[in-house]
Amino acid sequence: MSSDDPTYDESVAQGGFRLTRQRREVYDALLDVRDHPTASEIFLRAKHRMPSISLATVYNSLEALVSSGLVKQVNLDRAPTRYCPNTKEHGHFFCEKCHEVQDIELLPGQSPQSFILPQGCVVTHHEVSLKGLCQKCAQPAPLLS
Amino acid sequence: MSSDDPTYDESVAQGGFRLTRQRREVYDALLDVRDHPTASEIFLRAKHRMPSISLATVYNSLEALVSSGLVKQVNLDRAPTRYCPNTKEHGHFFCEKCHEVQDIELLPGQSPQSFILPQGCVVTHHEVSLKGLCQKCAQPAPLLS
DNA sequence: CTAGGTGCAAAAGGTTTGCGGTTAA
DNA sequence: TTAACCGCAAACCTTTTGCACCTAG
Repeated sequence: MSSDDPTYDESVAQGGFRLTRQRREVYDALLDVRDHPTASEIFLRAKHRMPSISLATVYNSLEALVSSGLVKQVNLDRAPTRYCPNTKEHGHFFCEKCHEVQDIELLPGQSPQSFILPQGCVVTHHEVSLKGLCQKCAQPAPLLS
Repeated sequence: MSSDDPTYDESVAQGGFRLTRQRREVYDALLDVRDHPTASEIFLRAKHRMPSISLATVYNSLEALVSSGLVKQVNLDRAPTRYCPNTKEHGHFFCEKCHEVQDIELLPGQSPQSFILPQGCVVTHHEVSLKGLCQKCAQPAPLLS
């Protein structure tokens, strides 16, 4: 996915909050490598380009980005929250061996509702998380022949 | 659901770990009110019947119950982990207003896979969480006529 | 006898907050 | 000018851990 993918249009960032240097660095770190980093990982990457940035500011910036809708939080169990700049509806796959996190896309035209919802309730968000082994980790040992 | 529902058969508890007084109190607290309590809430309920029990023991007991398969952990965002004695495959619905948590059942014969999985990966667990307003909270103000 | 459980207190670890100083609109 | 933001350090809160004692098998 290229960074000019409309899904990731940075101009959205103008809507509602100040796009400061710190927030840009945090967002750039997130767009740079799409590996669902944690706040600490983002902190290290941003610090590389802007040594004065603080961890608290990274948290604050992430919160601003999340509430502006540019970034989504991804939680699995009690592990540190990870962040994702893919704002399209999607799920996540967690590899239990290498701990890689991948986005998984919805089948076209489908909504992930195979559940019986109690009458009258209103759904505003849903999250689907799968755990297992990713392609690499599920593969048998490489053939040496 | 009655407590003699086979899904909740306590005899399963015999398999693999000691069913001590503390673990029984923790499990009973969980079966008693099916409201997905947190560890602290379970601690308070268990303490009521067994004042000497400690929070650390509640955590230890929950861990034992989880790894024996009798109890499942339920996480949403960074909120404290909640615990659920429903061992059937199901999802969770979180009310954003009253914070009630409800189990949601799968539609019969369906699996919750409307996602495109990367080739070759193996799925061992999946979790579906919905957020929104429950029946009560979604209802308009009560009619007074 | 001894492996596993318990309770206590302290530590860990991610995240949030308070506050004085700074900056962008 | 001033509301919003930054960086720092301390606080918070859930969860885990170390350890001495206890107990079931």
